[in-house]
Amino acid sequence: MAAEATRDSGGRGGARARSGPPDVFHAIADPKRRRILDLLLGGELPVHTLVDEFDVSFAAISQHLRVLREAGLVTRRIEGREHLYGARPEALVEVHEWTARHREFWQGGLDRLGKRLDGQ
Amino acid sequence: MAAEATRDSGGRGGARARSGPPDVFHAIADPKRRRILDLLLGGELPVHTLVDEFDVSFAAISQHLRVLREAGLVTRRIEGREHLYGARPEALVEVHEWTARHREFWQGGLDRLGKRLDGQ
DNA sequence: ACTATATTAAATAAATAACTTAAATATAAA
DNA sequence: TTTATATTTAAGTTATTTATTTAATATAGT
Repeated sequence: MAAEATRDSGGRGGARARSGPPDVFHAIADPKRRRILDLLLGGELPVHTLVDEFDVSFAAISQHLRVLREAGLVTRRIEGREHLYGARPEALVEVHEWTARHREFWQGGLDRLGKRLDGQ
Repeated sequence: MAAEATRDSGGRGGARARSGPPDVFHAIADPKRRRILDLLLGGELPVHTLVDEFDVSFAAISQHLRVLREAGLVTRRIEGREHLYGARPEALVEVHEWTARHREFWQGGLDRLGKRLDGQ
């Protein structure tokens, strides 16, 4: 049985639809977003402070913050005309658990990995 | 000083260029690629075995494997006409270290996070 | 009320990502 | 050598992503 896709959905190609469940892995895939999270570990910050850190437009950061918020990685608290964002690292549990499972294979039980005992 | 970007590159829009350094975070952002890594934890596997697990074409899996290989997340060993791929979880150190740093903020020192002591 | 500040939202553009099919490469089997 | 198997690579398609502008919204200050 040729494994060539036999999906009857007609349409071909296109990136998978990303709608619905918040995708934490996707959210932290972008280096700018990771740096935003790093900065927020120090405490809540208004958007304009974050913008100063990245040579991109205000709107661009705002959109990154939206992705992070939809993924549950940041909180927003509106105070006056400032929107204060804060880190919500609990949302990284999913990532942490996944990497932890893989981590077992390079710290300790290297047997199942074959003879790759030398680093790098 | 309006923080609106003042880059002289004229052109507007466009995603950042992704070329050069192997991006582990990007590689594991895709659920299919994560599942491939999960499967490879059990030991080396030929491509056709992986293809059977995902309702997509052979070529699609091959391309995912290329991304994983460029990120250093898998090894390839050609044996006869089969290409055997194996997990290389050491490459996840970068991810593990990043999440570990953030993890400190939801396990233990919650003080700096404000008064968000309740779960969720 | 009027104006400046802070941030989001909508419209648009270009690069990227995830597929597909078809063609290219390499080894095993007849 | 001819044919089938196993994978990669190339080319084409479409949706998503990232970012820019411009417009809309809301609060603060005068």
